[in-house]
Amino acid sequence: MWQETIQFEGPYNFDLVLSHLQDDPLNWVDQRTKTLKIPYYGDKPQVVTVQGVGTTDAPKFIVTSEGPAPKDKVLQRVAHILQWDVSLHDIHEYFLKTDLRPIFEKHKGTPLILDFDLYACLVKCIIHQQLNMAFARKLTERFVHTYGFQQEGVWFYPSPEKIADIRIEELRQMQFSQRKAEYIIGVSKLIVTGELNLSDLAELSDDEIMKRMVKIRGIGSWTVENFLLFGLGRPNLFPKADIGIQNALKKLYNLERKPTYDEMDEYKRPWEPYLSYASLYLWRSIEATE
DNA sequence: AACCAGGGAAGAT
DNA sequence: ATCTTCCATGGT
Repeated sequence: MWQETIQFEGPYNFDLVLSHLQDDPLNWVDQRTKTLKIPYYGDKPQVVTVQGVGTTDAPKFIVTSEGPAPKDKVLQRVAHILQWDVSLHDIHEYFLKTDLRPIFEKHKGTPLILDFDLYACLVKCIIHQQLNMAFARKLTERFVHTYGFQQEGVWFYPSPEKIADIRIEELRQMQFSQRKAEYIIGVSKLIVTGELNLSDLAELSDDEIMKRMVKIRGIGSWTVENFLLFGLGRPNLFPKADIGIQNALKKLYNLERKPTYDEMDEYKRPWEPYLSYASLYLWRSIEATE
């Protein structure tokens, strides 16, 4: 068992992080003690506990874990997942000079939170394709509860090996569509055979990853963009095809209809090279918590 | 009942 | 290359 204290420059609103993570029942969150338990997908699964003991302006965390994974490796991974390795201060200052100023002021200190695992991220993205959030979460929960496992009360997604072996009908019984069941099992099989290696892909550029992944059945540009954003934490993604982004822009600019791709290209230009954070805050701007 | 939802594949242009 | 059409499945 080891412990480490982490401190860095704010703003970083951990309460907002916890409250948002709480929306997904698969996450282990205790808002009262400001504690989050993160599944760490090493050679052996291991749980990492993160407790917030600071404030938004002076964020401070105690990280503890027990297991075979090297402490510095775990800390680096957790820091990346929770975006402790990004300066929200700089990003916030930047967006105060843009059209997104009101949204950034309202959600000040909101970091991007990455998915805890690349395969989990990809599966989740496929499940979420074209479904409303409520139902997509329900499907994801069924999937993880059925095929994943729990450790110290924390849910882990199953391995691709496990999913490569299940039958389409099993997923159909859980109300997955035929196509979606095929996609998820198919992608898992590609990973098992080594034709798709997510951690190797992580070494490549956004464009190169896009080029390779869209060739896979069930993975379109939206899914790759979300994988780059929430899986790899790449900084400059703007999923134009995303209905949430479109609705957020419609609301922000008081449009009668959803914006066209050309209009979206125009809007996003001043937000480079921080498009991922622009996307994140646009999504937040249309969430129910008003 | 009709339209929507944090799309994708396959076919048509 | 880019634009339709159809596909699925529950929510509102």
